[in-house]
Amino acid sequence: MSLREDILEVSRILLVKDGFGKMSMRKIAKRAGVSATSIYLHFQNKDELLLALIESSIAKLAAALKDNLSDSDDSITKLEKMARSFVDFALENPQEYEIIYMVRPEEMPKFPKEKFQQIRKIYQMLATIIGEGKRTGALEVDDPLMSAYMVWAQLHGVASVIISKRLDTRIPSEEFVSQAVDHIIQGFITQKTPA
Amino acid sequence: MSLREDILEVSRILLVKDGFGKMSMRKIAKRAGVSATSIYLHFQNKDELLLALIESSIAKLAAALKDNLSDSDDSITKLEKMARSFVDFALENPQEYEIIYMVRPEEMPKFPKEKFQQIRKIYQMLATIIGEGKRTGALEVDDPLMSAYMVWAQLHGVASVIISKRLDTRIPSEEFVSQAVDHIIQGFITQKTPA
Amino acid sequence: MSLREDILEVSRILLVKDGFGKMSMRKIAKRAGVSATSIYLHFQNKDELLLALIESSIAKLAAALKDNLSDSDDSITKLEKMARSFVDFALENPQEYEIIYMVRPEEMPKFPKEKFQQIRKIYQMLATIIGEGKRTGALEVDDPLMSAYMVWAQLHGVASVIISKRLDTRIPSEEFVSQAVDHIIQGFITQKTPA
Amino acid sequence: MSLREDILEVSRILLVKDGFGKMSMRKIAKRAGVSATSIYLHFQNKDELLLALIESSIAKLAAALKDNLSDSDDSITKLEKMARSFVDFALENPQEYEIIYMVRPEEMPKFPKEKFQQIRKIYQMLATIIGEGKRTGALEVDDPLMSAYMVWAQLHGVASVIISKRLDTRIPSEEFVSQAVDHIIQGFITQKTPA
DNA sequence: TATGAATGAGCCTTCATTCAT
DNA sequence: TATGAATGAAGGCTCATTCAT
Repeated sequence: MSLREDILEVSRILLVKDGFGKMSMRKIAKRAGVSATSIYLHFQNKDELLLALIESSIAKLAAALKDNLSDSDDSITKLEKMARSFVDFALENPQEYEIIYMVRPEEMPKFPKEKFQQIRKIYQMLATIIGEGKRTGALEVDDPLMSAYMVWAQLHGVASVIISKRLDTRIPSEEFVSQAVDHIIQGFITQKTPA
Repeated sequence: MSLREDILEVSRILLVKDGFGKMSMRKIAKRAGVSATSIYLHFQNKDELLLALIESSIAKLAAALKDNLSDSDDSITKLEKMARSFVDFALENPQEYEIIYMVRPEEMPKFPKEKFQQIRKIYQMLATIIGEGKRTGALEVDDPLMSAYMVWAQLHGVASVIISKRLDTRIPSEEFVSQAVDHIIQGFITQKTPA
Repeated sequence: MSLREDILEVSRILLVKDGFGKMSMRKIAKRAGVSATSIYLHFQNKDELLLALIESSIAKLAAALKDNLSDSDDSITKLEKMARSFVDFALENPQEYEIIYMVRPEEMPKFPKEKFQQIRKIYQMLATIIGEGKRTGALEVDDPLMSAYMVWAQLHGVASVIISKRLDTRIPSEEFVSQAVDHIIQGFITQKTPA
Repeated sequence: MSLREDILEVSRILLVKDGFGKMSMRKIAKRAGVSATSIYLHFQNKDELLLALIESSIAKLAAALKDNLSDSDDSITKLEKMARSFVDFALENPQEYEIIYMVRPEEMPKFPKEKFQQIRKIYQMLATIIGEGKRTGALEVDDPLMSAYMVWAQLHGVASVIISKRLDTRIPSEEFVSQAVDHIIQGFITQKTPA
């Protein structure tokens, strides 16, 4: 594996462990077993390193979501799969997930907005699926884009609460996730009138 | 207005702006128009200052939630009011909200856990209300505590997304909040079987 | 007891515990249970406080030495008593002793030399006694002043080694002191020619 | 000459001048003509710098003592040489000597005791020589270890008094040292019975 | 591609001291 | 006689970054 990858990997860990402000080039270098100077051969400066980190995390998340989709699925299945994939990704890759959502746009004005907002493509995917469901009548929504954001916001809340260890210890997190995801999706499914 | 309050206010702003690691005593002092030393006349050290910040934010949130409750309300109304109050508080006091929920526990390991988790009382309030609704049959839930956390997690997602400015600019946030809160609560209300 | 005395007492302890450089007015104030400002009502500044400390320690040592002397004693007895008193004082009042000898003249050029060197009177006392012994033939010395300094230097070495805990733990310090003091004094007593 | 050596040299001077507590990294840096940060490239922190200082001083003293010894000398000569070397070292290298003996153990509690007490080997050397003299009958001592410490304590007193400039200005220090060292050693030499 | 040496800026904190009360 | 509030200076130390090699 290239040194560049090593640095990114170590940075990921330290960013999540120490937080944005305290992640230090020196510590990264030490952990990666190289001199601090060497990092600058691969990244212009700390901001660039962070940017690379965020980009790679976003790419990984996008890939995970796409991988679990199958064109043959109907809209509801697609939506369920995507919701589940999203939360699963968050819980299985908490570092990447935090990197994406922990750092807020206005915190780092140096970052090119267009790169940072690449994440929006994900919500578009969601909106597209919901739009499909609306057309076929499977989903009962008004504005697909708004619904997409609603789904995402609620999923994000569920994932965040677990990742940041704010869930009561008496609650089994797996059960919590299952119920919550079901609940979120169900709200958009057309109520079948009982015969 | 006392210097102590001034310092707290400035700190609140800087904590949210710069994050935990980069909020500096010197910057706080400069903004408050006093010497850095003076801060130490009111707070033992940086950690104590932060603790005071968090405690006051939690107290403010708890007060806001309680204020909007009326004993005469039925369970559903109580739940709706509380949900709405929660999101409103977050949007009207984004700094306080961020201090409570966006400063990650790992970033401040020295904090006495019991104080930090005082926030859990809020979820208990929620659980109590939901428990009431379950007893009267108004709400269809299994475990009130888990449901309380589900409600909260989703509300938190909605609030977070707006506060951190991740909502698509094409979506009007008020409408978004209304729909989302309704949607979240509705999921727990007993489905009336059509006659 | 007056506050002035309280402050001096606390200072003595802290001076010896923390060393000259780290003894702080604030710590003194806190330990004495007064505000830091109050110290300045009794002492102009830190240097003055230190000076008072040294003066009182010197006075205490001088008193201890004089107390144990009796005019009726012969020179040798006087010398022995004084030597013994000196070491005993050092071991029983290590704080005062350290205060006197730990702080070297050139370390604190602000101190009025004449006050600081008041301690020299003690060596004069010693020299006088030795001079007496020389006159009566009891002591075999060349220059009483030099001998006085020799006696004192060696006693000081013995005391210092014990106070600074540099004596090997296998050596019982009482026995060590006894033998050393004897040895030092004996060297000045006229050798009796065997008949 | 390496920067490391420069720093050590400057530190030695400042340690002796200002004492442990007031010797500051910044002052050292300024005197050495480098930035304060640079010191940390050569020493982990202030304690490590001090440790290096002490270790080098002890090594220098040990070397000086060994250098002046010759295996062919008899016990008394060895003892005399060693005593003389000890005082000479102290007077010729007052900084190193002070670093070893005037920085009190309590002032630096973090130091690994085993390193700090390496100095004890020196007293062992002394004890070994005295033990030899006891076996051959040249020296009249009871416990060689205790005698070694007595010799050392007294030599230390003599050296200390001169280094800390407490000797009366009327006394020529060379003569003082000569007489004192003679006196100290003589006390241990077997008294020859006059014919 | 890699690094050791170097640095200015900044960090949190403690200090001795002053001033108004 | 006593104090709380305030401060400039200094403390040890870490940081991101540069430069010569």
